[in-house]
Amino acid sequence: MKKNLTIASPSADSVVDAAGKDTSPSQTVRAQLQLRELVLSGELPAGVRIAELSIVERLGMSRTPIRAALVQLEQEGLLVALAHGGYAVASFSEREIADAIELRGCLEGLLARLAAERGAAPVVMNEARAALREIDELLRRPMLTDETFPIYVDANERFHARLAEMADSDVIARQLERVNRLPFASPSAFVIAQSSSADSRDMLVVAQSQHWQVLDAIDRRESGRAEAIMREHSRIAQRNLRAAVNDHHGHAALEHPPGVQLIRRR
Amino acid sequence: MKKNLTIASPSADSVVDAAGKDTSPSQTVRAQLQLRELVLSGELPAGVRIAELSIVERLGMSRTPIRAALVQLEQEGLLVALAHGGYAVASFSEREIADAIELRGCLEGLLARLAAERGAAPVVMNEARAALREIDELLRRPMLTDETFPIYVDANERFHARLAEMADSDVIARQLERVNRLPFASPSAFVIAQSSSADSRDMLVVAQSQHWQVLDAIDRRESGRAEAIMREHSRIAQRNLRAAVNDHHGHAALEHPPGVQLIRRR
DNA sequence: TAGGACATTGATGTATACAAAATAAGGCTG
DNA sequence: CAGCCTTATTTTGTATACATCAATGTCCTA
Repeated sequence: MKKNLTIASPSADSVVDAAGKDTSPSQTVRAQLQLRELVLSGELPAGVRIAELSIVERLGMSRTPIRAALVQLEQEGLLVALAHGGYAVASFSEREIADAIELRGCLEGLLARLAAERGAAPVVMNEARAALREIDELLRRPMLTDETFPIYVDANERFHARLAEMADSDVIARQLERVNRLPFASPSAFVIAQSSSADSRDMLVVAQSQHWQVLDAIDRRESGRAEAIMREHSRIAQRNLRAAVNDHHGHAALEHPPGVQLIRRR
Repeated sequence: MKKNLTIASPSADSVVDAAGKDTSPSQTVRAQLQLRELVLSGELPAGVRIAELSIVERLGMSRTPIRAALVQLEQEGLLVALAHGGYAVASFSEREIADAIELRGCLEGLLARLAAERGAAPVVMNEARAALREIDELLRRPMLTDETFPIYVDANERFHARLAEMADSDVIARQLERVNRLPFASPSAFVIAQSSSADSRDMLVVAQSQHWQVLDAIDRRESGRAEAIMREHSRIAQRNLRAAVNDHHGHAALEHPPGVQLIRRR
């Protein structure tokens, strides 16, 4: 019987963190990341049972870490537990996605309000401003290209992450993270879908205005205003959702954001 | 080597559901419930590592279902993952609990608003009204006793559960459930702590008024009002939290709601 | 005596063997 | 020929053995 099966699978999994040292994630973490990728990329069809063994041979590890990953993804809402054991990929109606976005707006609004009431740490505020200045820079050009778009997405996510820090509330920030892990609910989910759209830049300009305004509101301790802005901010995503779904249903071969096939068409 | 260790532990675990048939939950489910109980009852000290083997011998099952339960409770926020593997019982500052309550208010407010905007199913509305009439009945008496209090708690939780159904949004309801699982965040968590207080009945009268008002608002499709009421409603819990913490710090032998020892004293 | 290196112990992470249950298939009977 | 019961196979649930990593304690040396 062969031992030492712990040797890493040939696929390049070793991760190098910011400090440069090689932090090789545990099998469980790898399983979680790769399985999530498998779900979002649509390789696993929604609704049908996921055979553990098929994942085992696909990811090249034992059942134990894979089961752990299944449990976690079920908790995240990406999988649904089946009646007599096992899991299936979840699918979402257009309204469920809209609800998830509304939920994010609600939570970000709460965080913005608390930040305004409690006062945000200057360091975090500056990091947020730095992210916004990057976006300002990008928006100076008449249109965003395939190279500049990833930069926008990155800066946008950094801004939203800092905003979540400002209220200094781990409990709420944690919940927001959960919501953001739902497909389509995260801040820049539908930005991608709209990248090719003609007036996509205008949408980003509006969003960016709200970004600056909410920082201003937090600075001035105008908590009600801060909350209202973030709520309204999420409604841009609502608009993009509708546009993306229509595009998706129309011409099939459009550039998809990860996870479109999880949308349950009526 | 002895096989068939699957035989259930002597502790009475078999559950009979509403239909009357004996649904014996899986080891994993049992592990989750019992471990949660162990955490909330304070048998496991907060902050120190939970040795898996100690749980194994306590619950009389193998490591596998226990590890699954640990993963789930970590996701719930009751446990924290330690740096180099393993878990510890989480502890909460008074502010974290306050944040959790605020979060619940926010989510219940969102659900109430959506219910008002979309219209709630008449059946659910009637069930909610039925729960409120039970509370009305209880409040007719000058004071609540040890027998009537559990009835109040039950009716109160039923009302809140129905309210969560009214918006017909699984995504949001699910998130609210998660929050309610946090210690002290659930609707009737601090009602218990205040049961002996002299003006506890008055507090319940106020809460009950808000209960009826939110149903009225949903009925009239006044979504903004519905949301505002539920937000304010959660602030009764905030008040009770402060009172309970003071009581707890004062005389130690007071009647505790489950999980007081998870409050991190400064 | 103090500090460091090594060894030992005990923990978790991982793999796999085993058992039970559910599903699918096949045969039998009405 | 259809429906049901029985059987076989596949799949998940559970237990346990093994490996690896961290922490602690001891011994040796400067």
